[in-house]
Amino acid sequence: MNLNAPRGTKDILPEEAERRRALERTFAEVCERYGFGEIRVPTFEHTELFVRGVGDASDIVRKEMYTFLDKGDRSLTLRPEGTAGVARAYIEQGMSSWPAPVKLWYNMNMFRYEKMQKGRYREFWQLGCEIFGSACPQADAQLIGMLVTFFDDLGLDEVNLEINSIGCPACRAAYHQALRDYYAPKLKDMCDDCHERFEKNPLRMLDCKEAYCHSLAEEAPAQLDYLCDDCKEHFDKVKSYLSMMEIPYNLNPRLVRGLDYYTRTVFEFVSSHVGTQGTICGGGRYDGLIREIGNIDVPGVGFALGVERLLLELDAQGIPFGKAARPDLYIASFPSTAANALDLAQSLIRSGLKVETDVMDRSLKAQFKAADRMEAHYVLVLGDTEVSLSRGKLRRLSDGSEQDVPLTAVGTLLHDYRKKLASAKENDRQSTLFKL
RNA sequence: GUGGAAUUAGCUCAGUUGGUUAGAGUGCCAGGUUGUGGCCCUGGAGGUCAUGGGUUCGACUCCCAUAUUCCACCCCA
Repeated sequence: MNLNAPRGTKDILPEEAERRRALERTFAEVCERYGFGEIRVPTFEHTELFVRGVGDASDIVRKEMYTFLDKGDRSLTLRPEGTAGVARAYIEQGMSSWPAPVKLWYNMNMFRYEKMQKGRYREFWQLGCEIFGSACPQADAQLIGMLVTFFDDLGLDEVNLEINSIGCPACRAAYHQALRDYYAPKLKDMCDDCHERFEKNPLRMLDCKEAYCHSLAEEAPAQLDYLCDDCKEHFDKVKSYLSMMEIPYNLNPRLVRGLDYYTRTVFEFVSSHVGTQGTICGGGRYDGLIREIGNIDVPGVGFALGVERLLLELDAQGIPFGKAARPDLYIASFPSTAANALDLAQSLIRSGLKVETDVMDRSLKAQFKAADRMEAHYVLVLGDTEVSLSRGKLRRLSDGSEQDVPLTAVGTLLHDYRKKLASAKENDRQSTLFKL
């Protein structure tokens, strides 16, 4: 029997799970501050939704979907991204009649059949946001501002924002024509993929990596020169709002998106640490998506963050994040007092403390080692004497100091110690803020 | 999907041109005070050498297939 997890999937063990939870908590909290509500949609949808929504020209739909027939012969697909499902829910649940704009966030796993690489998995998680109902550039800019806040709250640095506008269907048609005019005479020397791109989506020829094709991109007409007046105005406003919020960005005319639904603003946050899969976050506007899958015109803009890539980036930058709390107390006992230890731990834990105790009849020495390893703040040795006197020595592991206390006072004492540590930490935080 | 590299103890890795019983560090467990952690010392557990075939008197070592991972391309988060 093959005991490996399937290619591209992995087990998430307590240490990483802890980090993920902290990350997700921070994200949820930032979303809340910006007025977003959480949405959860099904793990699989009708295949048709992704074909129409993501686009049948995209690589995701053409070769990366986990599609299967269920027992009722329905073609279903594990979601390869979040926006199509959320848009479907928006339509199905009649959110167009909610007060606009509708602002949603999600935390969902995605599935794509891709060849494995660092930061690229077959099951991976995305944190994302969508704003439905606003065609205004403020919405684009606020989403980006929100990401900057999120990265800031994480303590993350050195991720660069790249933006571009890929226009609307009207100006894109003009641009595609300009690209075809430019490439047509040179096409015979270009690679096979580019021949296909020439027909289906000449935009993609711009980031071909073949030496010759790549060299041609330099001189190719730029999308930005072909934006219609409305798109140009929209993009100019996005840029000016970013400047006003003092959010630095690189204008990248080569930036295109792999999903067909994007229009106008597209952006990425890119890391230099994660390797080739350096895009931590990608997003943009998708004014045509809702019309494509529903029958109403609703503009939208959103982004998706790769959780695994974010974790890699946090590691690379050495940012301590989401470590499990240290136990307030370790109760060491002997076989004759194990039940008393269990009972004391039970009531202290119920009072809100984190308390560990031995459940293996181990030697006192081994129990101390365990307490030390898990970095418990205090150890209480509970032997026959302590039980009969209802008093014990509370030993602080950091300096070995001991104090003799009634067992009934231990809870209060530890709660006080906890408060003291918390306020010291808060003072610390305040003083660093003050320095800045 | 194309090309390349790797896989030996829980983890990080040695392992000679194919030759007895496959090693180290670290981690884990125990002992070194019969009621006290960190340092140190001693001992122990833990490996079907990724899996399945093949070559050979003999394979961790050579060959093939499969699985998984990594790198480049591709793609994207």
